[in-house]
Amino acid sequence: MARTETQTTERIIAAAERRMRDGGFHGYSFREIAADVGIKSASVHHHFPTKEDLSAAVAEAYTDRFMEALGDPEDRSRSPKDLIRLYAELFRRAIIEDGQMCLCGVLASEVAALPPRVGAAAKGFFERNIAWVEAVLRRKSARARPEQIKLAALKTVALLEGAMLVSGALQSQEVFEQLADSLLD
Amino acid sequence: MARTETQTTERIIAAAERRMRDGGFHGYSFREIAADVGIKSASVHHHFPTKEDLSAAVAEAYTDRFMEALGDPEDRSRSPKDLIRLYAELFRRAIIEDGQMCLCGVLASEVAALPPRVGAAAKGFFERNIAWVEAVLRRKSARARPEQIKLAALKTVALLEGAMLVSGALQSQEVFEQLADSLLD
DNA sequence: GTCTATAATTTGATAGAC
DNA sequence: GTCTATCAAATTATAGAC
Repeated sequence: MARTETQTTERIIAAAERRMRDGGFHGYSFREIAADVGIKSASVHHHFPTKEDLSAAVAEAYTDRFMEALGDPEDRSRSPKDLIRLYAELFRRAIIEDGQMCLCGVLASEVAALPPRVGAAAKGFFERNIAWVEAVLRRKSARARPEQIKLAALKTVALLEGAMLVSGALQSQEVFEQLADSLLD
Repeated sequence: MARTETQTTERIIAAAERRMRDGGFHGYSFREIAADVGIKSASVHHHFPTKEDLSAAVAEAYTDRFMEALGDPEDRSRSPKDLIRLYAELFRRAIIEDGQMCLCGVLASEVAALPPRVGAAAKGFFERNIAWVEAVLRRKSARARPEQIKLAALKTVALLEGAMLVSGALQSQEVFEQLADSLLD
Protein backbone atom coordinates (compact mmCIF):
# COMPACT_ATOMS: atom_id res chain seq x y z
CA MET A 1 0.00 0.00 0.00
CA ALA A 2 1.41 3.31 -1.12
CA ARG A 3 1.83 6.11 1.32
CA THR A 4 -0.98 8.63 1.07
CA GLU A 5 -0.43 12.34 0.57
CA THR A 6 -1.56 13.07 4.09
CA GLN A 7 0.95 10.73 5.66
CA THR A 8 3.85 12.30 3.78
CA THR A 9 2.61 15.77 4.69
CA GLU A 10 2.58 14.77 8.33
CA ARG A 11 6.04 13.26 8.13
CA ILE A 12 7.34 16.47 6.58
CA ILE A 13 5.77 18.52 9.36
CA ALA A 14 7.22 16.22 12.01
CA ALA A 15 10.71 16.42 10.52
CA ALA A 16 10.51 20.19 10.14
CA GLU A 17 9.35 20.59 13.72
CA ARG A 18 12.35 18.64 14.97
CA ARG A 19 14.76 20.73 12.93
CA MET A 20 13.11 24.04 13.80
CA ARG A 21 13.09 23.32 17.51
CA ASP A 22 16.87 23.00 17.31
CA GLY A 23 17.82 25.78 14.93
CA GLY A 24 14.76 27.90 14.29
CA PHE A 25 13.42 29.12 10.96
CA HIS A 26 16.84 30.02 9.58
CA GLY A 27 18.40 26.85 10.94
CA TYR A 28 16.86 24.28 8.62
CA SER A 29 16.58 23.64 4.89
CA PHE A 30 14.20 21.88 2.54
CA ARG A 31 16.96 19.46 1.58
CA GLU A 32 17.47 18.40 5.20
CA ILE A 33 13.74 17.79 5.64
CA ALA A 34 13.64 15.84 2.38
CA ALA A 35 16.53 13.63 3.54
CA ASP A 36 14.85 13.06 6.91
CA VAL A 37 11.63 11.92 5.22
CA GLY A 38 13.36 10.00 2.46
CA ILE A 39 12.24 12.05 -0.53
CA LYS A 40 13.67 14.88 -2.65
CA SER A 41 13.41 18.57 -1.87
CA ALA A 42 11.25 19.15 -4.97
CA SER A 43 8.69 16.80 -3.41
CA VAL A 44 8.68 18.83 -0.21
CA HIS A 45 7.88 21.90 -2.30
CA HIS A 46 4.93 19.99 -3.77
CA HIS A 47 3.40 19.75 -0.29
CA PHE A 48 4.51 23.18 0.91
CA PRO A 49 5.35 25.62 -1.90
CA THR A 50 7.50 27.94 0.23
CA LYS A 51 9.46 27.79 3.45
CA GLU A 52 7.02 30.27 4.94
CA ASP A 53 4.16 27.87 4.12
CA LEU A 54 5.89 24.91 5.74
CA SER A 55 7.10 26.80 8.80
CA ALA A 56 3.70 28.36 9.48
CA ALA A 57 2.02 24.96 9.09
CA VAL A 58 4.49 23.45 11.55
CA ALA A 59 3.85 26.19 14.11
CA GLU A 60 0.08 25.85 13.73
CA ALA A 61 0.15 22.07 14.06
CA TYR A 62 2.40 22.41 17.11
CA THR A 63 0.01 24.87 18.71
CA ASP A 64 -3.05 22.74 17.97
CA ARG A 65 -1.41 19.65 19.44
CA PHE A 66 -0.33 21.62 22.50
CA MET A 67 -3.80 23.05 23.12
CA GLU A 68 -5.41 19.68 22.56
CA ALA A 69 -3.12 18.15 25.19
CA LEU A 70 -4.16 20.90 27.59
CA GLY A 71 -7.85 20.24 27.12
CA ASP A 72 -10.67 22.31 28.52
CA PRO A 73 -9.59 24.77 31.25
CA GLU A 74 -13.17 24.69 32.57
CA ASP A 75 -13.14 20.92 32.99
CA ARG A 76 -14.75 20.49 36.41
CA SER A 77 -13.21 17.06 36.97
CA ARG A 78 -9.79 18.69 37.28
CA SER A 79 -8.72 21.17 39.90
CA PRO A 80 -7.01 24.41 38.84
CA LYS A 81 -3.89 23.24 40.59
CA ASP A 82 -3.87 19.99 38.61
CA LEU A 83 -4.34 21.92 35.39
CA ILE A 84 -1.37 24.18 36.13
CA ARG A 85 0.60 21.05 36.96
CA LEU A 86 -0.44 19.65 33.58
CA TYR A 87 0.62 22.88 31.87
CA ALA A 88 4.10 22.74 33.40
CA GLU A 89 4.28 19.03 32.61
CA LEU A 90 3.84 19.71 28.88
CA PHE A 91 6.86 22.00 28.92
CA ARG A 92 8.78 19.50 30.99
CA ARG A 93 8.14 16.76 28.45
CA ALA A 94 9.31 19.01 25.63
CA ILE A 95 12.68 19.71 27.17
CA ILE A 96 13.28 16.54 29.22
CA GLU A 97 11.83 13.84 26.96
CA ASP A 98 12.33 15.44 23.55
CA GLY A 99 15.46 17.25 24.66
CA GLN A 100 14.29 20.22 22.62
CA MET A 101 13.06 23.76 23.08
CA CYS A 102 9.48 24.91 22.69
CA LEU A 103 9.03 25.50 18.95
CA CYS A 104 7.24 28.79 19.42
CA GLY A 105 9.78 29.94 21.98
CA VAL A 106 12.49 29.48 19.39
CA LEU A 107 10.40 31.31 16.79
CA ALA A 108 9.58 34.11 19.23
CA SER A 109 13.27 34.74 19.79
CA GLU A 110 13.81 35.37 16.07
CA VAL A 111 10.45 37.01 15.42
CA ALA A 112 12.03 40.16 13.97
CA ALA A 113 13.52 38.09 11.16
CA LEU A 114 10.55 35.85 10.37
CA PRO A 115 8.18 35.88 7.38
CA PRO A 116 4.86 37.43 8.46
CA ARG A 117 2.77 34.28 8.66
CA VAL A 118 5.38 32.45 10.73
CA GLY A 119 5.55 35.32 13.22
CA ALA A 120 1.77 35.39 13.35
CA ALA A 121 1.65 31.66 14.09
CA ALA A 122 4.10 32.08 16.97
CA LYS A 123 2.01 34.94 18.29
CA GLY A 124 -1.08 32.74 18.15
CA PHE A 125 0.62 30.10 20.29
CA PHE A 126 1.21 32.59 23.08
CA GLU A 127 -2.23 34.16 22.84
CA ARG A 128 -3.90 30.77 23.18
CA ASN A 129 -1.53 29.70 25.96
CA ILE A 130 -2.16 32.83 27.99
CA ALA A 131 -5.91 32.62 27.49
CA TRP A 132 -5.90 29.01 28.70
CA VAL A 133 -3.87 29.75 31.83
CA GLU A 134 -6.05 32.80 32.51
CA ALA A 135 -9.17 30.64 32.38
CA VAL A 136 -7.64 28.21 34.86
CA LEU A 137 -6.53 30.93 37.25
CA ARG A 138 -9.91 32.60 37.07
CA ARG A 139 -11.40 29.41 38.49
CA LYS A 140 -8.77 29.29 41.21
CA SER A 141 -9.21 32.91 42.31
CA ALA A 142 -12.67 33.85 41.19
CA ARG A 143 -12.61 37.14 43.06
CA ALA A 144 -9.25 38.44 41.91
CA ARG A 145 -9.17 41.43 39.61
CA PRO A 146 -8.98 40.53 35.88
CA GLU A 147 -5.68 42.41 35.49
CA GLN A 148 -4.18 40.38 38.30
CA ILE A 149 -5.30 37.13 36.73
CA LYS A 150 -3.89 38.24 33.43
CA LEU A 151 -0.56 39.13 34.98
CA ALA A 152 -0.36 35.83 36.83
CA ALA A 153 -1.03 33.99 33.56
CA LEU A 154 1.68 35.97 31.80
CA LYS A 155 4.10 35.14 34.59
CA THR A 156 3.32 31.46 34.32
CA VAL A 157 3.98 31.34 30.58
CA ALA A 158 7.02 33.61 30.71
CA LEU A 159 8.63 31.69 33.55
CA LEU A 160 8.29 28.35 31.77
CA GLU A 161 9.59 29.71 28.47
CA GLY A 162 12.45 31.40 30.28
CA ALA A 163 13.15 28.22 32.21
CA MET A 164 13.53 26.30 28.96
CA LEU A 165 15.88 28.95 27.62
CA VAL A 166 18.09 29.11 30.68
CA SER A 167 18.22 25.37 31.26
CA GLY A 168 19.02 24.86 27.59
CA ALA A 169 21.89 27.32 27.71
CA LEU A 170 23.23 25.81 30.93
CA GLN A 171 22.62 22.29 29.63
CA SER A 172 20.99 21.49 32.95
CA GLN A 173 17.65 19.73 33.03
CA GLU A 174 17.68 20.12 36.79
CA VAL A 175 17.46 23.88 36.39
CA PHE A 176 14.25 23.43 34.47
CA GLU A 177 12.81 21.00 37.00
CA GLN A 178 13.47 23.36 39.88
CA LEU A 179 11.90 26.33 38.11
CA ALA A 180 8.88 24.33 37.02
CA ASP A 181 8.39 22.97 40.54
CA SER A 182 8.55 26.48 41.99
CA LEU A 183 5.49 27.29 39.90
CA LEU A 184 3.34 24.80 41.75
CA ASP A 185 3.63 26.39 45.20
CA MET B 1 43.18 60.04 9.91
CA ALA B 2 42.58 56.48 8.83
CA ARG B 3 40.32 54.24 10.80
CA THR B 4 42.31 51.99 13.10
CA GLU B 5 41.91 48.24 13.17
CA THR B 6 40.29 48.35 16.55
CA GLN B 7 37.57 50.74 15.47
CA THR B 8 36.63 48.57 12.52
CA THR B 9 36.62 45.49 14.71
CA GLU B 10 34.24 47.22 17.08
CA ARG B 11 31.99 48.36 14.27
CA ILE B 12 31.83 44.80 12.98
CA ILE B 13 30.92 43.51 16.42
CA ALA B 14 28.24 46.17 16.82
CA ALA B 15 26.70 45.39 13.44
CA ALA B 16 26.79 41.66 14.08
CA GLU B 17 25.17 42.10 17.47
CA ARG B 18 22.28 44.01 15.92
CA ARG B 19 21.75 41.35 13.26
CA MET B 20 22.09 38.44 15.67
CA ARG B 21 19.64 39.91 18.14
CA ASP B 22 17.03 39.87 15.36
CA GLY B 23 17.75 36.60 13.61
CA GLY B 24 20.24 34.63 15.68
CA PHE B 25 23.38 32.87 14.51
CA HIS B 26 21.76 31.44 11.38
CA GLY B 27 19.96 34.67 10.63
CA TYR B 28 22.85 36.83 9.54
CA SER B 29 25.66 36.71 6.98
CA PHE B 30 29.13 38.15 6.58
CA ARG B 31 27.97 40.08 3.54
CA GLU B 32 25.23 41.82 5.52
CA ILE B 33 27.70 42.80 8.22
CA ALA B 34 30.15 44.03 5.60
CA ALA B 35 27.45 46.17 3.99
CA ASP B 36 26.42 47.58 7.38
CA VAL B 37 29.99 48.59 8.16
CA GLY B 38 30.78 49.77 4.63
CA ILE B 39 33.48 47.25 3.73
CA LYS B 40 33.64 43.94 1.86
CA SER B 41 33.01 40.52 3.35
CA ALA B 42 36.63 39.50 2.77
CA SER B 43 37.62 42.32 5.10
CA VAL B 44 35.30 41.00 7.78
CA HIS B 45 37.07 37.66 7.50
CA HIS B 46 40.35 39.46 8.09
CA HIS B 47 39.11 40.54 11.52
CA PHE B 48 37.20 37.34 12.31
CA PRO B 49 38.30 34.31 10.27
CA THR B 50 35.09 32.33 10.77
CA LYS B 51 31.48 32.95 11.65
CA GLU B 52 32.04 31.05 14.87
CA ASP B 53 34.87 33.46 15.77
CA LEU B 54 32.77 36.53 15.12
CA SER B 55 29.65 35.22 16.82
CA ALA B 56 31.52 34.11 19.93
CA ALA B 57 33.29 37.48 20.11
CA VAL B 58 29.94 39.26 19.85
CA ALA B 59 28.45 37.16 22.64
CA GLU B 60 31.46 37.72 24.88
CA ALA B 61 31.50 41.48 24.28
CA TYR B 62 27.77 41.58 24.95
CA THR B 63 28.21 39.72 28.22
CA ASP B 64 31.12 41.90 29.34
CA ARG B 65 29.18 45.07 28.62
CA PHE B 66 26.15 43.70 30.44
CA MET B 67 28.13 42.71 33.52
CA GLU B 68 29.95 46.03 33.54
CA ALA B 69 26.64 47.87 33.52
CA LEU B 70 25.52 45.76 36.48
CA GLY B 71 28.58 46.62 38.52
CA ASP B 72 29.51 45.13 41.85
CA PRO B 73 26.66 43.20 43.54
CA GLU B 74 28.36 43.84 46.89
CA ASP B 75 28.37 47.62 46.38
CA ARG B 76 27.25 48.88 49.79
CA SER B 77 26.04 52.20 48.41
CA ARG B 78 23.20 50.41 46.66
CA SER B 79 20.44 48.42 48.28
CA PRO B 80 19.66 44.92 47.03
CA LYS B 81 16.28 46.16 45.89
CA ASP B 82 17.90 48.91 43.82
CA LEU B 83 20.26 46.40 42.27
CA ILE B 84 17.41 44.10 41.24
CA ARG B 85 15.68 47.16 39.84
CA LEU B 86 18.85 47.90 37.87
CA TYR B 87 18.97 44.32 36.63
CA ALA B 88 15.41 44.49 35.31
CA GLU B 89 16.14 47.92 33.87
CA LEU B 90 18.92 46.53 31.68
CA PHE B 91 16.52 44.05 30.12
CA ARG B 92 13.91 46.75 29.75
CA ARG B 93 16.32 48.96 27.84
CA ALA B 94 17.22 46.09 25.52
CA ILE B 95 13.66 45.44 24.45
CA ILE B 96 12.09 48.89 24.83
CA GLU B 97 14.89 51.19 23.67
CA ASP B 98 16.73 48.90 21.27
CA GLY B 99 13.54 47.10 20.28
CA GLN B 100 15.53 43.88 20.27
CA MET B 101 15.84 40.62 22.17
CA CYS B 102 18.62 39.72 24.57
CA LEU B 103 21.43 38.40 22.37
CA CYS B 104 22.15 35.43 24.60
CA GLY B 105 18.45 34.63 24.90
CA VAL B 106 18.29 34.32 21.14
CA LEU B 107 21.42 32.18 21.11
CA ALA B 108 20.13 30.02 23.96
CA SER B 109 17.02 29.21 21.97
CA GLU B 110 19.09 27.78 19.12
CA VAL B 111 21.85 26.33 21.29
CA ALA B 112 21.43 22.83 19.84
CA ALA B 113 22.44 24.15 16.42
CA LEU B 114 25.32 26.42 17.44
CA PRO B 115 29.07 25.97 16.95
CA PRO B 116 30.62 24.96 20.30
CA ARG B 117 32.26 28.24 21.22
CA VAL B 118 29.11 30.23 20.51
CA GLY B 119 27.06 27.95 22.72
CA ALA B 120 29.71 28.21 25.42
CA ALA B 121 29.60 32.01 25.24
CA ALA B 122 25.83 31.99 25.69
CA LYS B 123 26.21 29.63 28.63
CA GLY B 124 28.74 32.02 30.17
CA PHE B 125 26.27 34.88 29.99
CA PHE B 126 23.74 32.99 32.06
CA GLU B 127 26.26 31.70 34.56
CA ARG B 128 27.53 35.21 35.24
CA ASN B 129 24.00 36.64 35.36
CA ILE B 130 22.82 34.05 37.85
CA ALA B 131 25.90 34.47 40.03
CA TRP B 132 25.38 38.23 40.12
CA VAL B 133 21.71 37.98 41.08
CA GLU B 134 22.57 35.34 43.68
CA ALA B 135 25.11 37.68 45.26
CA VAL B 136 22.51 40.43 45.46
CA LEU B 137 19.83 38.18 46.94
CA ARG B 138 22.29 36.81 49.47
CA ARG B 139 22.67 40.32 50.83
CA LYS B 140 18.93 40.78 50.90
CA SER B 141 18.18 37.52 52.71
CA ALA B 142 21.39 36.66 54.49
CA ARG B 143 19.80 33.84 56.45
CA ALA B 144 18.04 32.05 53.63
CA ARG B 145 19.29 28.65 52.55
CA PRO B 146 21.74 28.74 49.63
CA GLU B 147 19.47 26.56 47.49
CA GLN B 148 16.64 29.00 48.01
CA ILE B 149 18.80 31.94 47.01
CA LYS B 150 19.94 30.04 43.95
CA LEU B 151 16.37 29.22 42.96
CA ALA B 152 15.25 32.81 43.44
CA ALA B 153 18.12 33.98 41.23
CA LEU B 154 17.19 31.46 38.54
CA LYS B 155 13.59 32.65 38.68
CA THR B 156 14.65 36.26 38.25
CA VAL B 157 16.72 35.53 35.18
CA ALA B 158 14.23 33.09 33.66
CA LEU B 159 11.28 35.42 34.16
CA LEU B 160 13.02 38.34 32.45
CA GLU B 161 14.21 36.23 29.53
CA GLY B 162 10.75 34.71 29.20
CA ALA B 163 9.19 38.16 29.42
CA MET B 164 11.29 39.31 26.48
CA LEU B 165 10.29 36.26 24.49
CA VAL B 166 6.56 36.57 25.16
CA SER B 167 6.40 40.32 24.71
CA GLY B 168 8.35 39.98 21.47
CA ALA B 169 5.98 37.37 20.12
CA LEU B 170 2.93 39.40 21.15
CA GLN B 171 4.55 42.61 19.93
CA SER B 172 3.55 44.22 23.19
CA GLN B 173 6.07 46.23 25.17
CA GLU B 174 3.44 46.62 27.87
CA VAL B 175 3.56 42.90 28.53
CA PHE B 176 7.25 43.20 29.28
CA GLU B 177 6.78 46.21 31.52
CA GLN B 178 4.14 44.44 33.58
CA LEU B 179 6.24 41.32 34.02
CA ALA B 180 9.35 43.31 34.91
CA ASP B 181 7.40 45.39 37.43
CA SER B 182 6.02 42.25 39.05
CA LEU B 183 9.59 41.27 39.86
CA LEU B 184 10.10 44.28 42.11
CA ASP B 185 7.41 43.41 44.64
C1' DG C 1 43.63 46.56 6.26
C1' DT C 2 40.99 46.49 2.28
C1' DC C 3 40.20 45.16 -2.13
C1' DT C 4 38.92 41.96 -6.47
C1' DA C 5 38.14 37.57 -7.81
C1' DT C 6 36.78 33.20 -7.13
C1' DA C 7 36.23 28.58 -5.23
C1' DA C 8 33.07 25.25 -3.34
C1' DT C 9 28.83 24.52 -1.37
C1' DT C 10 24.13 25.33 -0.13
C1' DT C 11 19.92 27.57 -0.53
C1' DG C 12 14.80 28.29 -2.04
C1' DA C 13 12.35 27.47 -5.83
C1' DT C 14 10.67 25.90 -10.73
C1' DA C 15 9.93 23.04 -15.15
C1' DG C 16 8.61 19.10 -16.93
C1' DA C 17 8.85 13.83 -17.40
C1' DC C 18 6.77 9.72 -15.42
C1' DG D 1 3.15 12.48 -5.81
C1' DT D 2 7.79 11.87 -6.80
C1' DC D 3 11.47 12.27 -9.62
C1' DT D 4 15.69 14.49 -12.46
C1' DA D 5 17.57 18.51 -13.81
C1' DT D 6 18.35 22.99 -13.30
C1' DC D 7 18.38 27.98 -12.12
C1' DA D 8 19.65 32.08 -9.80
C1' DA D 9 21.14 33.64 -5.76
C1' DA D 10 23.44 33.43 -1.42
C1' DT D 11 26.64 31.33 1.65
C1' DT D 12 31.38 30.70 4.14
C1' DA D 13 35.81 31.05 3.12
C1' DT D 14 40.47 31.72 0.65
C1' DA D 15 44.27 33.63 -2.56
C1' DG D 16 46.72 37.24 -3.80
C1' DA D 17 47.23 42.23 -5.47
C1' DC D 18 47.66 46.89 -3.61
